[in-house]
Amino acid sequence: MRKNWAMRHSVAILVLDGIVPFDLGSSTQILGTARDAAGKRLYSVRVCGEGPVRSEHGFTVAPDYGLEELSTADTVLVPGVHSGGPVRDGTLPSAVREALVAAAARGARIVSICTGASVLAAAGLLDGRPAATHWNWAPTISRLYPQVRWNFDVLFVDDGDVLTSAGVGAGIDLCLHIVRSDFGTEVANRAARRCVVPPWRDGGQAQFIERPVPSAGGGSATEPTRAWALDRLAEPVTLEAMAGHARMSIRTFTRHFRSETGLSPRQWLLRQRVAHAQLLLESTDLGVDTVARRSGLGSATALRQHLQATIGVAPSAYRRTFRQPAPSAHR
DNA sequence: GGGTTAAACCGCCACA
DNA sequence: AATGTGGCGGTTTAAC
Repeated sequence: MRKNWAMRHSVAILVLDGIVPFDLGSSTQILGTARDAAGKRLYSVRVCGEGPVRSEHGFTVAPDYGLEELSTADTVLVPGVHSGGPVRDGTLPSAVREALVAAAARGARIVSICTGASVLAAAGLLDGRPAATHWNWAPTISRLYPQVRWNFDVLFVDDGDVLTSAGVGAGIDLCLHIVRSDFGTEVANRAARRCVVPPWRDGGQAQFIERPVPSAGGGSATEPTRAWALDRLAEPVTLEAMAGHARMSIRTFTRHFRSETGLSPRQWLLRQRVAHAQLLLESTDLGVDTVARRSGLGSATALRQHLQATIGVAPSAYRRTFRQPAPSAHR
C-alpha cells in the first residue's frame, strides 16, 4: 500500500519523557536534509509534544508544537523512550494515546524508532502486526505487549502504514528507507551523502535486513563476495561462483550469507538488481530493455514483473515519478 | 495463465 | 562437549 505522498510531506515527531536524544536528532536530520534536485526541502518536520520533557541523558527538550500536530501530519514519528509508562508498565498519557489512535485512524503513516515502538504498542497500534524494536529491551517489551509480532533480528519492519525500527542507529536506516520510498533512490542517496552515512547497509533495500544484534565473532565473511557480485550484476552470477569467490562450499556460503544478510544469495542478488534498475530508470534515459540488461534482469518483461512485485509500479510509471531533470552540480 | 526444468534452498547429519 | 563445515536430497523457486 504505497502511494506517492504530496510534496512537502509533513512529519510530526512526538517527544515524550525519557526521549532518546539520538533518535530525535537523526530523524530530524535525515528528513530535514532530504531535498529534491533543485535543493528544495521535501519534508516539513515539526517536533511536538505535551510540553517540555526530560531526555534520557539529562537535559530538557522543549517542543515548539503541541499534540494537535498529530491531527494533520502525513507521518507521525515516535523516537525511542528509555523511561516512562510505555516501557515500564504499558501505560501512556491518555491525551497522547488518543492523538496517536486518531492519527492512525485517519490514515497517517506511523513510524517508530527503537523503543518508540513501545509507545505505539501501548496505544494498541501494533496489535497483531509485525514490529521491530531495540533488542536489549526485548524481554521487557515482549512481556508488556505479547499481542505484537515482535521481530528482534531486523533493522526495521515496513508493514505498509506502520514502520518500526530497531535501536538507535537503525532509525537512520528506516528514515532513509522512508525517503527512498517517498521520493526515490537519488533523493535518499543525496540525503545520506549530506549526512555522511551509508545510503543503505549491506543487504540493500530489504524490508528485513541483517542482524542489528552485535555479533562478538567480528566481521562478515561474505561481504567481500557481495561487493564482488555488485560489480558484475549485469552478468550471470551463480551461487557456485559466489561460493567459489568466498572460498567456501556452497552449503557453508549459503548458511553464512543468510545469517549475515537475512536473505538467501539469490534473493539478495535479485534485490540488488532491482535496486540498480531503479537507479538507472531515475538517472538515465536508457530504454527499459537496456536497463533490464544492464541490471542483470535479462529482459524488459522480467524487469516489469520484478518492479511490479517489489514496489507495485511499472518501469515507465516509476521513471515518470522519480526521473531527475538534470544532475545537480553541487557537492 | 500454466507447464517444464534447472538452479537454489535448507533441514539433517556425519565429521572435523 | 561445543562449534563450524559441507555433502545429500526432498522441496521450492523462478526463468523460459
